[in-house]
Amino acid sequence: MKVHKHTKGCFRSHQDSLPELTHRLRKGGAHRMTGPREAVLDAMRAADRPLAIKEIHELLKGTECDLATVYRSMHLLCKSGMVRRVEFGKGGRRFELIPERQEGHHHHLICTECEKVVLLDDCLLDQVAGRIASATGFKEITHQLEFFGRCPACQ
Amino acid sequence: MKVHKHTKGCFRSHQDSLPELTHRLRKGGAHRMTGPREAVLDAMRAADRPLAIKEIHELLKGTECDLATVYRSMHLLCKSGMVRRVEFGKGGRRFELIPERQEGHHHHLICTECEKVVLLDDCLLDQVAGRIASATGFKEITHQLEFFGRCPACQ
DNA sequence: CTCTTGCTGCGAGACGTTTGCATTTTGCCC
DNA sequence: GGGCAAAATGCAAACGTCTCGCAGCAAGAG
Repeated sequence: MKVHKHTKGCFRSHQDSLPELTHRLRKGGAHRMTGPREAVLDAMRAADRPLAIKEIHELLKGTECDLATVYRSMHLLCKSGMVRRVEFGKGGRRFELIPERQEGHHHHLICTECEKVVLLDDCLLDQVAGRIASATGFKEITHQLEFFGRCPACQ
Repeated sequence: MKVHKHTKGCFRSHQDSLPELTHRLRKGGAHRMTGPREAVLDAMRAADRPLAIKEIHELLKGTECDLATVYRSMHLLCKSGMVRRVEFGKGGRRFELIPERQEGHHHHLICTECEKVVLLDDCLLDQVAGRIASATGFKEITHQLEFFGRCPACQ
């Protein structure tokens, strides 16, 4: 079982530049790179874990970006495939940036006390999904998986 | 990959009787079996899939059970280990009855169009959880996993 | 049957999220 | 560089979901 010990380095590694991000955004339709959207993307790039909408809004307090705009930006970024929505149980919905040309995805292990997040390496379930597809006739199978537990510091 | 083709039969198989359920409820503390709680349990026993709070409340329209009471009942039943909360993505939170002396748990495959639910057989991830525990030092590891896709009828 | 304790209904209200609308901004074309 | 149409923003109002306080009611122990 391989896990990432240095969470920060891992999340910060996808340093897509602003022009790159703008390009990705435009690909999806007539969308513009605006001040608020850039600020939202910056916040996510700087973060070392998936962020909640409220957290992003607070990080943007300096720029006075409206909460509704953060919601609208996240919807757009999700639809454009630049951001992934993660269900964090008690911690609610979080969002994380998807690096350009990332293949596969990972899951998280979340402390039920302090919400510390540990990244788990690439998903082990894609083959399972294939088998489910042939057994049930379902298509386009995706999944949502997170682990929860008590981290060493909280035990 | 083994799946349950006949969802109804599967969910209905845990016909714990009312006295049994009452006993399970009492075990957890000074809790009483009341009309509304019985109605909630009946609704879940009759259902062929996990239900949302709102659905349960609507099923109970005849008995005029208050929405707040449904919420309170579900909290209690979860805390007593009689009910499991399942995150259904877009479909929100759902709840399903846990049969007496059930070992292990299962996951669901949910159609993203019509919300049809297929039960998947017992969880394959418990060993994975053990490996995560020793790799990270986390304890009491649980997980939340659901699959989504397009069912044959919706393709 | 009575009494205690827990439960319910009701209303208020706390969050999280979405929407309509008037105004501002962006990116494009000239 | 300036002007234009389309898109994005801020603000406020409205939702949906879920929680809480409180007064009255009911379950179940003695």
